[in-house]
Amino acid sequence: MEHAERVLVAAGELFYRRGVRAVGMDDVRAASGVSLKRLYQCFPSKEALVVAYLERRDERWMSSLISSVEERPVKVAAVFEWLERWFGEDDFRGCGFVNAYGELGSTSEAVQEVVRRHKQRLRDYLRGLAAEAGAADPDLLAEQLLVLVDGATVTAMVNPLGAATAARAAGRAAAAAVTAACRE
Amino acid sequence: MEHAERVLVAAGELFYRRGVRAVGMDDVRAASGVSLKRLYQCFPSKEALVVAYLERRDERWMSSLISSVEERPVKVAAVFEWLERWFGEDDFRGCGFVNAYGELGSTSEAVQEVVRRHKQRLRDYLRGLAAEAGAADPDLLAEQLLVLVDGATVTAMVNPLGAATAARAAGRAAAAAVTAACRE
DNA sequence: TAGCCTAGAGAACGCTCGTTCTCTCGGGCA
DNA sequence: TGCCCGAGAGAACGAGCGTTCTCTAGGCTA
Repeated sequence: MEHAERVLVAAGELFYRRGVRAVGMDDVRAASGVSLKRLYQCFPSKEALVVAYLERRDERWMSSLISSVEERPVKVAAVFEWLERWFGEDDFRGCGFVNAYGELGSTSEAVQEVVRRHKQRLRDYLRGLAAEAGAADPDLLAEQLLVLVDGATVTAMVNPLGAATAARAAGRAAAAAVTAACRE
Repeated sequence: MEHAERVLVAAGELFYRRGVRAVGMDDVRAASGVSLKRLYQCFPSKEALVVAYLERRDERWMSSLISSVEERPVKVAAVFEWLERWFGEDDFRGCGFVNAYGELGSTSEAVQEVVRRHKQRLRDYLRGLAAEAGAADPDLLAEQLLVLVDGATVTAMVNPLGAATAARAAGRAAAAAVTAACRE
């Protein structure tokens, strides 16, 4: 495995689990087995590493969602079933992008930008599902689904015991929104 | 004004605007005009100050929401109209609680706890509105409204240009959820 | 075999910041 | 008037951490 890849795997685990600021470059070095010197050759600063981490997470998170949803007949419902499974994972700690935004958004334009891009990609994907479901206004339904996904994730993070409840409530709200969107 | 109150006013502004970690105790001292020694007499640690900030913010935020909603006839809709106005304020920077959770949740139990309490208070209030609206299952509708409020806030934070769109989309999703909840 | 280049380990540096300490000054009381 | 107490200003301290530097060892080439 490439050095950069090893670093990204280790950093992805650490940053998501413990938060970006709580993880030092030396922790990344120890977990990846890549020396500091080489680490800084691959990523010239911690900010660059964080941006790369978020981009990798975007790709993997979206792929997991999409591959899970695309094999189901009722795709909008499948989104929230996937969410519920995600919320139930042991290391679930909320949305890595929202957390990173809260930690670094005030100090790093680059982080802001990559988070925005991720949410836009998710919005675009949901817009496809909305159109497929027959919404009269797919942009509106996509925005509603995005709000429900992000809201359920925040609620699940703050209150892990109610995570499944939040996912199911969001799923039912999504169904109601789809119904309303198709009736227009 | 009491020293503690002066500190809380200054800290509230700074912590919300720039994030908790980006604001040092010396910034709070400078903004409040209260000496460091007295500051530490009022709040024995930065964590204690952060908790007090969040508790004060909870009280004021909920009061603002409630007083605005209670004078309207259709209260659920009023929640999202209030959100849209909030999102449009100059210094809007997302949900102070979610941001604090992202910044400090991994290191401070106390912060986690106060954020959880705030969301529970909001859920309780929304449950009252859900029951009043005639929902067959007010807990479910309350959870859905909570998810919509938090989701719209996150979306508005990440993409300020689309903040009003997010608030209105959430409001329409809420209306659909109310309709569905009353039809059961 | 001798010299050079690279890479890794980890020490070092500089900065930020939470927290505490010290020094000085002013005001109230005997 | 002289003393004591408290309060404020700000220096100081120590820890954490991003980033860079140094030293050493090992392998490759002539």
